[in-house]
Amino acid sequence: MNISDAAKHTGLPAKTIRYYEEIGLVTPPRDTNGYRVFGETELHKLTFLARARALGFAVKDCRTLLALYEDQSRASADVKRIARTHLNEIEAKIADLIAMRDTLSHLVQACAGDDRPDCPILKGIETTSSVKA
Amino acid sequence: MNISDAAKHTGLPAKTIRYYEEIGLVTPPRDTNGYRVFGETELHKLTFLARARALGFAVKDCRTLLALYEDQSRASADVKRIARTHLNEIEAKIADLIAMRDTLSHLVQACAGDDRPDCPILKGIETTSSVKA
DNA sequence: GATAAGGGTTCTAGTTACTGGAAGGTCAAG
DNA sequence: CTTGACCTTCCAGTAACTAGAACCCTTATC
Repeated sequence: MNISDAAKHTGLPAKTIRYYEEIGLVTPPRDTNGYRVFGETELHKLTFLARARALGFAVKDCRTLLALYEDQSRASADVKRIARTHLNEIEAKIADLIAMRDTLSHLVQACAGDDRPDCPILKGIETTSSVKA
Repeated sequence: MNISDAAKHTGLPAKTIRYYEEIGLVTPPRDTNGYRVFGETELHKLTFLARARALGFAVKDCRTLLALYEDQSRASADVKRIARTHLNEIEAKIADLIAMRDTLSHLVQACAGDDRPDCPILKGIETTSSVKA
């Protein structure tokens, strides 16, 4: 299977797959013509990567998770620790974004949005005290 | 006022202030010794920038907002449009993150997290269908 | 006057995770 | 034999800083 088919199967752009090879996440063998050849193993890895990334894991974490995924003697605690840490980061981001959204939606609602210069949004930005932790 | 005092007043790191000058967001004059001098105007701009950034606006948007902020003949509609677009992006990000959180928290809960290799998280990543839009 | 601490300055390079584009080799069809 | 769709590599750019090196300025102290 060539790279564009692997892309179709995994949902990852071909560029991204090449990039993943470059940083050592996958290592597809090459055909005599130099083309990358993707078999079951590499496809599984790529799919795993695509899904882990979709869950928001950093590439660095994906590398670790992939190693654990392939390590039959892993401890599930190792996986769980990474996942929980990531989960906490997600929660924190959500909280940040919700604070932003609340502040901003109030400002937007207060703004007439016409051709006059008076603007509660700009005034709000001037005076908003810390939104972020 | 020198840069470190400006940093204290605005909450921005000095490095960031220099960066903002480099990209033309502020233009503090220089003292005879070459030091940047921050007066009222630049301080206001920096504070405005810090708060707009804290609300999650991209630097590009901050540039526009700052121009509108300084333009006494602006139309509030212009500001509102930018803010609403940004608000939509925030909402979308929140939705994405919540989907991730939900999936991930289920997986984490299902994982024993002990020294055995059996791991619902890895299994989940293997089989999770699209989390992201 | 020498020196040391604590400012300030510039410049380069690194970060994250790709993405776009150019230049050029390969392959199957007509 | 040419055309078009693949594939390859390599270089540069993105966002918004951040780290660090090398060096200048100021002030205080000895």
